[in-house]
Amino acid sequence: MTSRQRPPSGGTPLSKRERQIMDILYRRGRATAAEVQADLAGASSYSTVRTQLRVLEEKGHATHAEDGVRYVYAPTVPRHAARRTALRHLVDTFFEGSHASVVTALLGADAGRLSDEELDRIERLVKAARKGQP
Amino acid sequence: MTSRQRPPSGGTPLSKRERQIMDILYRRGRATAAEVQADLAGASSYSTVRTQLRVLEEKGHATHAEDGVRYVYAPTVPRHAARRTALRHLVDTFFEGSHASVVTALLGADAGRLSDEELDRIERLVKAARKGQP
DNA sequence: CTGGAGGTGTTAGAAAAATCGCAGACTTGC
DNA sequence: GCAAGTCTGCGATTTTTCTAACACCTCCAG
Repeated sequence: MTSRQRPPSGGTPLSKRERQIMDILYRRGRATAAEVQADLAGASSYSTVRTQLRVLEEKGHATHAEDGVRYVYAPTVPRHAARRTALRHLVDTFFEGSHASVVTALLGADAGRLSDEELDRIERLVKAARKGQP
Repeated sequence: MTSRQRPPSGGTPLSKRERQIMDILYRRGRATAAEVQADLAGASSYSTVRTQLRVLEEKGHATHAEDGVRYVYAPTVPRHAARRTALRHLVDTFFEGSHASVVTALLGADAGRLSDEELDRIERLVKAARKGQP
């Protein structure tokens, strides 16, 4: 029985490198040690990266699947869940809990990046939200 | 001359406790050691918290102003700047760079928290964005 | 003036994190 | 079958972070 495997719910703060690596895993969905190393900013040795991936797995933040010879790592907490947590944290920390402020920042910052299609989608969502809460 | 004062631009990852404390500073705007200690989850001694604030200042992440006898700490990077960086990071890591996806998540998650007023504001922003980029 | 309450600076040891090297196993091409 | 290349496992070392005790300063009440 692997009692080491503890779901990292809330109370397990990651160290800085660990967080960097988890971010990479979330960005890519899944990655090999070599890919993680490539993406990692402050270059570390391959050995180091592998060790840290192993530690992350031990702590329950990541899992590996064997793809032929090599290990492919992926986050244990699914993206949509992690994303929700991260978003909530950001909103609370920097936007005083106001969702609208975040939207403002997103639209204001570089509106150029939003396509008409995306704007349509947002508009539809706003209307839906309004109906849901008259 | 305090050459220790280095602006924490990009290349200075914070340790987990440091990040927790910075989050508190951003959430409150500014705070005394006692306030930080109060907000800190894993209770540490007052002494410890003070030391860490001093370290954060040494690293250039925070500054203190003297309010009478005591020190009041605040982040050096202004909130609006830090917020922008954090937001961009979140968007890139969890939302594949799509601003619209974030808005979707925000509106979808709990639309109930958005007042009509806020929805109006968002709608106006959408329209503005559309005009800016025909 | 004197004592206490509440702040800060400094320093040193414990604990955790990060880094890397080396050995062994397993494919792949010749 | 053999050599080269690649990958994992594990241990040891160095660096950073965390923690808290102790000394000193300043203000205010009595």
